[in-house]
Amino acid sequence: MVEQARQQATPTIDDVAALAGVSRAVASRALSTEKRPVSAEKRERVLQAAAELGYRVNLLAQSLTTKTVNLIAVVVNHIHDLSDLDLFDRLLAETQAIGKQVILIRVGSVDKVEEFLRQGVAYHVDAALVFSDFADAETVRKMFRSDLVVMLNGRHDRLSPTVIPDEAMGIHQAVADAAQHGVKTAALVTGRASSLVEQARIASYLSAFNQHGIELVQTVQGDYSYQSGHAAAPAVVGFDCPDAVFCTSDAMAMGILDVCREDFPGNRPTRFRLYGFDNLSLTDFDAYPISSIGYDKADYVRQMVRFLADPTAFTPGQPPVLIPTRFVPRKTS
Amino acid sequence: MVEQARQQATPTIDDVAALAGVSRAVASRALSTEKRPVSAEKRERVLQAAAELGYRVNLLAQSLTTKTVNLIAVVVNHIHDLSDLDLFDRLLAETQAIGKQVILIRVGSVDKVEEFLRQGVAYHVDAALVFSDFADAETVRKMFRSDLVVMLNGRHDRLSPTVIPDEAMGIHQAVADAAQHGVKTAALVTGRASSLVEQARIASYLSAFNQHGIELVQTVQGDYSYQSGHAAAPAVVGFDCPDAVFCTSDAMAMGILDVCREDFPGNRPTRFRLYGFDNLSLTDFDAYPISSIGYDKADYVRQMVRFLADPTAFTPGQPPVLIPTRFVPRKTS
DNA sequence: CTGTTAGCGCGTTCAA
DNA sequence: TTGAACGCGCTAACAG
Repeated sequence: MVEQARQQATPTIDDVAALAGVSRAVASRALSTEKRPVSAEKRERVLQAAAELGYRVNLLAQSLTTKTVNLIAVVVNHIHDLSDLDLFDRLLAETQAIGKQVILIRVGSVDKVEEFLRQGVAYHVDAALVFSDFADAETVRKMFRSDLVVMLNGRHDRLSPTVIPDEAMGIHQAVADAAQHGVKTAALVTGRASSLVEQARIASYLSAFNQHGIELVQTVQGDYSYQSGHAAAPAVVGFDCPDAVFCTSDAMAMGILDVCREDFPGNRPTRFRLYGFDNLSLTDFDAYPISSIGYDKADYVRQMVRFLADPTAFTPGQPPVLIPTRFVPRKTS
Repeated sequence: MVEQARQQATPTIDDVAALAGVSRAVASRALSTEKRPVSAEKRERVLQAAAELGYRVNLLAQSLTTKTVNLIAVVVNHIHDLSDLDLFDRLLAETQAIGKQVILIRVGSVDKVEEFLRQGVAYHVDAALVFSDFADAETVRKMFRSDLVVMLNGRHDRLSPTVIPDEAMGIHQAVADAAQHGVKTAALVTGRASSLVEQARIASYLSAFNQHGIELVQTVQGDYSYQSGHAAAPAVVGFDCPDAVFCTSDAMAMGILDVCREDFPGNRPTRFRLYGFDNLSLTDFDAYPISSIGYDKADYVRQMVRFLADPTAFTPGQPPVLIPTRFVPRKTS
């Protein structure tokens, strides 16, 4: 009766060992993926017993002794930006390819970070990937009890590795393209200025404008969204239309394009040239042939996953890994 | 020295108890969110000690005894469909709101399911939400050692709860709209027919066509993507253009719209009317004002999370929870 | 190569 | 209200 009850519940390694007629340790070794000394005959018996019982190792219990859970925390603000689609699917695939699973943590707001910290609503994961700009490296290390936090939000310190797109490259290429086409004046449509990444992006545009003798005649702040681009359009290209409009996201450029579609007959610019940022796959859609700035997402993901796969790949103080960006001309420029 | 070493490592509840000068049991109770008998004075000391040490409970170790990890597995094929964006962010937020975190598992292919099953690359989670159509209810229950698997792919059985959009409703509304506008002939652009959800969707269209005396003159199979809509367009509206084209995804409708944009001057249909499915937020963009069929995503998510929050909400054999869908007219119809 | 034993960090008896 | 002791499922270390 008691035995029956045990069978009903999820079988443990003890059950397997008992059925195979060996000790628990032998069963453990036989079941291990690594090569451990077990006689071929007993290994066979154990595997047989495990299959019979439908045994599945309890990774949580296992992690208690091995000190590694094969769990990666991915911290994001949210995932409703169009650019997220191109990224997270790859990230998931690559992470799983090295035998780890992803806990996706949505932070949403600064308050949420502090709440998570306070309540300890965070697992002791092996590593964390931080996209959200609401947390700095030290906070995240504390939050997850892990020294391996890859910062993708610009808020890294010398103790944490980071991978960042070298946006200056692509931005300079884009601005050079504009200059080559005779652009003299430009407007800039930005995202939230509180983000370090965004600040650096803006600085790159300013530097490039300066270098090519382009005058920045207007700056409008949006929030990366289509709607904010839509809303900004009248102010940007209304009264005194600049030769070119640069947006720090493709979605904002899409909003502007939709408001000014009559300025792009056959998708060719007349009044002004339009440049986006992100190189969304959406810009391959006929309706939004927006010249953009992009980088190899696969490479980006591969670099950060490399840190997860091999923690020794990072040594404190190491400079950021840079991913080259490039200008991708389409019809709007 | 040994003590120092312990301090350096992540502190355990034993360290807290020692510092507070109480037993581990008392520390455990004082730290518990639930009301447990502890003298006010000792509780204070424990909390103080915990703060001092920066103690954070190890949720994984905790789960070993409590048998609940507050971890939910979300199983998907992949996340690069546009419709995913509208869904997963909500799902994350709602799941976290009930104090649980999400492990996002990307299956990618049928082979992958079997590999996961074989290798046991899955934690003993509290529950699973299955969107991927590569797995059935029993497989998933086995995979996660959990009886609580909410099936969203149509492959549920009487032991697992399910929430499904009542697509027939919206489809009939859309077809009725077409009939009202004098549509006599229609083409249908579908997704992968191997999906149960898709099969039901197609059946609903056929039934609605029949009911309204609309003749189905052509069926083309796509894969839900923009590209497949783009590719299908010539065949669908080329030689013998039907009065209306119904697509089982908005993305495919977008592809067709882009090929046939000259047929929609001012976004108004001339040669044929166009209907999508999903009610993507993208259809609010000016360039893609596609009449669609949608449902309240917030409600959808709320219903499935309800099963997670309260496992007793489901009793075996209970019928699926239905989410009403409705026709959302835009300019293309 | 094998079996015994001692933890991993925690919650929960149960007797005091 | 307290604390000692036990067990959760597993692996590592050790002795055989």
